[in-house]
This record gives sequence, C-alpha cells and structure tokens, in this order.
Amino acid sequence: MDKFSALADPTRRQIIEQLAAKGTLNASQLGQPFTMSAPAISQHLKVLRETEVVIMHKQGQQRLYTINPAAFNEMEQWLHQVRQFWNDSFAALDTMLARNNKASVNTKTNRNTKKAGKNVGS
Amino acid sequence: MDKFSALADPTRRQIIEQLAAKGTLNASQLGQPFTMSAPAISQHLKVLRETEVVIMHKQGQQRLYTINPAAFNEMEQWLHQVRQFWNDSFAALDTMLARNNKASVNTKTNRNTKKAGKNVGS
DNA sequence: TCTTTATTTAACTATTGACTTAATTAAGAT
DNA sequence: ATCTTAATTAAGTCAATAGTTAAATAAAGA
Repeated sequence: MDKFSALADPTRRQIIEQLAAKGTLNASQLGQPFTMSAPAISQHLKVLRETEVVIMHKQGQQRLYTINPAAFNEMEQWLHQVRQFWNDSFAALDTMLARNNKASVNTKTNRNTKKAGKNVGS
Repeated sequence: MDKFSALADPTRRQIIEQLAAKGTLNASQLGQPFTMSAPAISQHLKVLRETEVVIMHKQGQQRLYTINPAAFNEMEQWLHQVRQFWNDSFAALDTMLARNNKASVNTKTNRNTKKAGKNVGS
C-alpha cells in the first residue's frame, strides 16, 4: 500500500490528527476515541508504519507512535505540482474561456504564448 | 467515496496529471495511455466526477473533462494543518528530544512554554 | 511464579474496489 | 434509415480492505 491509500482511510487520518496534536501517543491512547476493537486499531497502525507515515518505538510493553513528517512531502509535492501545471497551463485558460463563452474548446489555442492568465486556488 | 480515496488510486492520479498538463481532454484521450478497457476508464471518471475532483461537460457525443481546482483545497489544507500542528507542538519537540536522547518521553513536558523548536519539512 | 496489562498476530467474514465483457444510449456521418 | 463512433451502464468476477473474536507474545507487578 502507498501513502495516498494509507491516508485515504478516515480512521487513519484521525489517528494522524491525534499524533499531530499530541506528538507521541501509545496504541491504547490512539484507540481511545474509536469504538472499534484494539486489533482493528493495531492493524491501522501497522499500515501507517509500513507506509512510513508514522514511526514506532518500543518502551517497555508500550509502543509509542509519532508522525514521520517527511511522509507528507510526497503528497504535498504531488498536489503542488498538479496545481502548478494547471495554473501554468494555457489549456486551463482555454478551458476557463470555453466555460464562460459556452463556446467549443480548442486545446491547441494560444499554446506557448505568454499572456495574463486566470490563476486559481491558494 | 471522498476525495482522498478518489486520489488514492494511481490510475486516477494519472488521469489528473494528464488534465493538469493538457487542461481539457475527452474520455477516449484520457484512456489512451492505459491498457485497461474503456469502461474501466469511464468508471474511474465517474468516481472523479462524483467526488468533484473533475468537472465534465458534454460536447456532442464527447464528454470533456477538466480539473476542478477547488477540489484540492481540502486535501492541501488537511496536510498543511497536520504539518502546522506538528511543527507547533511541543509534544513533537519532546518527541525529537526523546528520540535523540533515547530517554523516556513525557508528552506533558514544557507544554505551552515558547522556546526554539526543531521544525521539520517544507 | 502467576496475573495483569499492552499490543500484536491469526483466522475468518463482509464489504468494497477495480477490473472484465456485453448491452445500451446518444450523436454524427453516409 | 443505417452504420459508426464515443461513452456509459449492467452484470459479474476476483482481490484487497476493514472489521470481528480468539490466541499469542511479552513486559510489569504482586
């Protein structure tokens, strides 16, 4: 499983949110907010470990979990790249114009001709 | 299905990458790079439509697809928040210290006491 | 040592997801 | 009208996922 799929599950996202807020928590603490069984949580933690979204280390009988901050770079970079490509794309501009005009879209129009473009998003 | 799951599938991510690069493409064009059947692509496009990751509009017998740039805000905000919480968290600092010291972690240490902290990632 | 506590692994079930082929819908072209 | 093209919907298969309970592991404490 990859990081994207690991974070596709809402339970696992909540686990990450807890770790982001508290820094370090053991398996029992991470399971506290949920109604599901301890093994279910353990299996989610296994996924997060194997995809390297979290780091575990043992302390006595407890397993302490923390976020691996580097794990998020891949996803953030993908999102950023998609947004960049989109914003830079005259195809995107064409699309916007086409939408507004309700005219036909020609994806080859104005390609590679620098001109002010409507950029979108943060 | 939610946006996170929609983007967890590598085929769907490639579809998005194509749209980011080209702006607007029809279903056939989007299927071109893949070996899977047209219905398979159609079903992926349905997921992307229903999760509002893309926008479709009809032009004659073709269905033109474009990215819905707003779709990415939710994911980016989640990632950003997790990173912010993590960076701001003295729990995170504790964790780092604990890791380096190989000492026991006390998640209540120094909470709410502003002090230089090791921040991580972009 | 025996018991409790923390957590995982094993084995199983139910649901969902990603495909397939076949059939359908709808727009153009002849 | 009929044929072709673009795309979807329908129906089914197979594998992966998320959960369950029961059993195992291993550290701590009495």
